[in-house]
Amino acid sequence: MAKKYRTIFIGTPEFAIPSLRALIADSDFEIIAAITQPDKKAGRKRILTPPPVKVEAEKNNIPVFQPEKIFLFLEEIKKMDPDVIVVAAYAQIVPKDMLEIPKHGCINVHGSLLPKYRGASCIQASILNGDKETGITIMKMDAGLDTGPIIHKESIEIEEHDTAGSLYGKLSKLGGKIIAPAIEGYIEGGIVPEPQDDSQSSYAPILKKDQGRIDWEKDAGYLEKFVRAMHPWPGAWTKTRSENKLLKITRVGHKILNINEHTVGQLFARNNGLAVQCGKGALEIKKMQIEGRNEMETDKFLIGHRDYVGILLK
RNA sequence: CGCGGGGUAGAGCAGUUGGCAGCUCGCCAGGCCCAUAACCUGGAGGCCGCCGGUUCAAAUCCGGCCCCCGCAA
Repeated sequence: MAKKYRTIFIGTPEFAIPSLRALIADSDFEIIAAITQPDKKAGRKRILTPPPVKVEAEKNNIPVFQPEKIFLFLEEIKKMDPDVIVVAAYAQIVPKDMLEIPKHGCINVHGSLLPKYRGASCIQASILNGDKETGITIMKMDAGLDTGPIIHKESIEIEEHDTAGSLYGKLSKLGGKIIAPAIEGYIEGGIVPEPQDDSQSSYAPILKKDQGRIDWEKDAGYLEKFVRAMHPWPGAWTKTRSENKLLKITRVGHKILNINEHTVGQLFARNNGLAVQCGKGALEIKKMQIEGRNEMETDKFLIGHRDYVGILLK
């Protein structure tokens, strides 16, 4: 019972793990190598940390390669003679020349319903835009960025309390569920990848730290989505005007308060906790984290920080 | 050796010229009130992160260690 497909898995973070596991568990796939980003210094002690895909691959005795630049690694890939390459959240641009190497091409697991939200921040974008659903797209890669023809799509509901973090988990699991059947359906089941409708496409560029900063002039409805979209990274953050302390807003009430009597960016007491005035409407803050402290619920926070009522954020 | 904040009652925080360990919330008991999450009275609850040092005396000063967090990546 020989495995059918010599497969190279390319990916880096936690998101890719369910897909990797699914392929390892599927007897049709022989994972001949895992390619991932080099170890990076991470955490407070700046400890060299291997990416999750490396850890998982080594656990399964799969050879791991961590080229600094994958476009300088194509010869080695060619020598491995893969039948198919699966890419999931690799965090490097895959060069066009690589697409031709495997017999059955390169297959990508993407965290949105393409052609919507091509790009790295697809999950955040779906929340920020207030979508009711999102999903996973399995596609055949082509030269563009997330522009390849679609093999299979599966959607899930975005719930009102979903954050980028919670969706990330759900979508990564969903990817693991559908990746193997999708590839098999493509290679031997006669699925013909369907070109994307470029007129419906949108682009969700990679987020930078600064983009988590809250603009209190925006209306409360937008900021409610913003907080969920930025959680847990880069986090929706702001600063106190007086002490210039970093304040992360980690959870806000889903209901928009029809209150406009305070200065924009001002904290005020509400239901034993705190709320903040936005450009239009106000938001109840459920949880937040001040620099140097643990995240806490605002009613608890207030017990030791009465003086925060009325202060301004910027 | 990357930079910085922090660990004190169940929770959130004050408290360093060393001198009886405090506040707010919660909890328990009682009271007030038509009633209450409001108000009043009383009460329980602490090895002040751990180890050692200095001192008549350490939450506080000195040395070492553990843990949490922000920046940075």
